[in-house]
Amino acid sequence: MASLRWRGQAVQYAVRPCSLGQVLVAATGAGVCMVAFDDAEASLVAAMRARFAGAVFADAGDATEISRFDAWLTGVRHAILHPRQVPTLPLDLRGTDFQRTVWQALRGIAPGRIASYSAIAARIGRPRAARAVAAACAGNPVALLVPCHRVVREDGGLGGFRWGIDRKRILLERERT
DNA sequence: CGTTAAGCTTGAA
DNA sequence: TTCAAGCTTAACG
Repeated sequence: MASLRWRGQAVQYAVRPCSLGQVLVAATGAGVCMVAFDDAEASLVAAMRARFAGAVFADAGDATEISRFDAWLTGVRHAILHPRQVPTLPLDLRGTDFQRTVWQALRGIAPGRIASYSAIAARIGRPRAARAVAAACAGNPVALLVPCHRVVREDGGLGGFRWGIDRKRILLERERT
């Protein structure tokens, strides 16, 4: 399904070191389609290739001219240190209706604020879908830009974070105040 | 408090 | 289409 969804799509990407390890930013001509963290560049690229199976990849590091992509990359890198000032970049998100609804709802959480999985579930009109909301968060392709790190457990726990719970903790820490 | 079951979506079989 | 599993939670012992 996803393989067909991205087949033939041109995806430009770049991996850069950052305060959270390595960050990968990928985008199509329509907008950013992935922002992920990990310790190793290789695993980030592998994850990208798996998610966008069938796409045609191009390492932005090979580009010679200043592009719109570079601006997006810069915006993301800046947001890592200043998660309260996440830039509004064009996004190219593809997922199920449910996922897109959840991701949209997440973008409604103000910087510095947090919401529980059940609160998001309620907000989208599915009060009992807390766990499904968590699954949608886990499927969020763009860290930061869709602030899934602002979603925590009802009982005060941090919940999980696809790219490492430590990074979630750090991001929330940086947003506080 | 540790367990358990209800609840909803998703990806794989 | 069936099924197990997940960034949950409310209920129970």
